[in-house]
Amino acid sequence: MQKKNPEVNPEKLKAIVDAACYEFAKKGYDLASTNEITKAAGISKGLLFYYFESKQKLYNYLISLALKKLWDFHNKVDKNETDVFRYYEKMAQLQLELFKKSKSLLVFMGTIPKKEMSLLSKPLQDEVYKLLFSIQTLKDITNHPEKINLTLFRSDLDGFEILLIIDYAIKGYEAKLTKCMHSIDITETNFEEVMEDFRKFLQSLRKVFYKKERI
Amino acid sequence: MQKKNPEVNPEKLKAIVDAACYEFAKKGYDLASTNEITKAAGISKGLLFYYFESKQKLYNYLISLALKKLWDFHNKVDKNETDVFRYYEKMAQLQLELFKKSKSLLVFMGTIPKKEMSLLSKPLQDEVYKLLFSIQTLKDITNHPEKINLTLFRSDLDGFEILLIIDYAIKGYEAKLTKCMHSIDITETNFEEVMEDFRKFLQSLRKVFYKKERI
DNA sequence: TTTAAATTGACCAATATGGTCAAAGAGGTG
DNA sequence: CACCTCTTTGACCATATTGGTCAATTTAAA
Repeated sequence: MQKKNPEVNPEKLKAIVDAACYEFAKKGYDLASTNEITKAAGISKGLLFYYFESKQKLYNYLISLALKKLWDFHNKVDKNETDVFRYYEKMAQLQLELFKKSKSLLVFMGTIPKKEMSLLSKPLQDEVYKLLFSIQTLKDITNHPEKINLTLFRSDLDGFEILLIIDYAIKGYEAKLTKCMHSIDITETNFEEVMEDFRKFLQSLRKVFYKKERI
Repeated sequence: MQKKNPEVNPEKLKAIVDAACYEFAKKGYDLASTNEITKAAGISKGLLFYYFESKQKLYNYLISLALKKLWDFHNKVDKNETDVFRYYEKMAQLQLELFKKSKSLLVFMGTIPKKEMSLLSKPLQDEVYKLLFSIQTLKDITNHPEKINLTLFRSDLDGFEILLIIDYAIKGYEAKLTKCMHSIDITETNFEEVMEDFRKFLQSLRKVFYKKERI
């Protein structure tokens, strides 16, 4: 008599979100096909439009979900860490967790700034810009070198110069890793492996750039 | 009475090639629209199919063009340079020249390995794989460290470890640059600027990693 | 003017689009 | 069982786009 099922089936919703993220990321808003989304999600056409009344509403929903995840990430970053390498290690840990929990949304979000910005309402556009800029700033320590303890570096080298090199090196490492993670499927088990490898890389950087006695 | 024009108008051909490269790169083979290509190239639908009898033939033509450019690039690389930084500098010079001359083809080629491989004939697939692998190997000195003179590095550090860091750093620099070059339009004038910036970066790496007396 | 090649765009059948809706399914209550 | 409400389906719609064709026009040298 009264409604007993909770409006939406969370598993089907998840399936739709995942499928939609990949479809939008792959083809952009206009070319993304709701038929393909329903097929990939394993649900019927009708259900998609029962959950989301239009393609645009679905898109907006994905945006709001992604923004939430990214703000969470943003707020978890430890802004007081002064050791470059520990800063990057914590950052990597957060990013991996985010990737593990919300891979599809990350993939989706990665495509927003390039195109499709015009589909969003002006205030939403502003929020996206603000958030992405804010995260990018956090990820790039060369934007706030004063927060980093440069006295730990070998005294025969220029601290800021080293900071730049470290930042580029880590970006390069990240780029390689990202490429790898998109091709190979990441299982639960090899997440810790990835972190361990990264820690080794950081250790190697430490050995090269920190004062000898710090090792 | 007899044919006087050389079959195809080279400017229109160029326009088609450029437009097709971007369209295929953006949407992949299936979703790429010949209508969009002709519109972007500023020619009529009929002409496209007068030059290339089908979408597939056009695609194959782009592949063969791209392969040619990349083999040229591959063959120009100086495989005997033993100074890491000079190696990377020469490499960057070649890449910039290639980018300047064949930007659209590069963008197109960058999308091939991810998808669409199945559209190519088996031997063509093999060639693409071989070429891309070969170029990737050339671009990554950590694959052939024996070609590099490690004695130039500071003697208190492990040569191969430094090589890895340098390679990552340069990849990071490249990633940033690539992102920048896709958003901003590159004019003839700022090409030399880009090279000059990169040289400064290499100089900074030299200062950090080479023996003091080498500066 | 003639002639042959280059170029156009209206046109085609076929397919795919976002979205609808009547009907079937599911599962709790009496 | 019947009854009810909510969830789910997929055939169906008008519309737009697809790759490709071709008769007609433009171009320009002979």
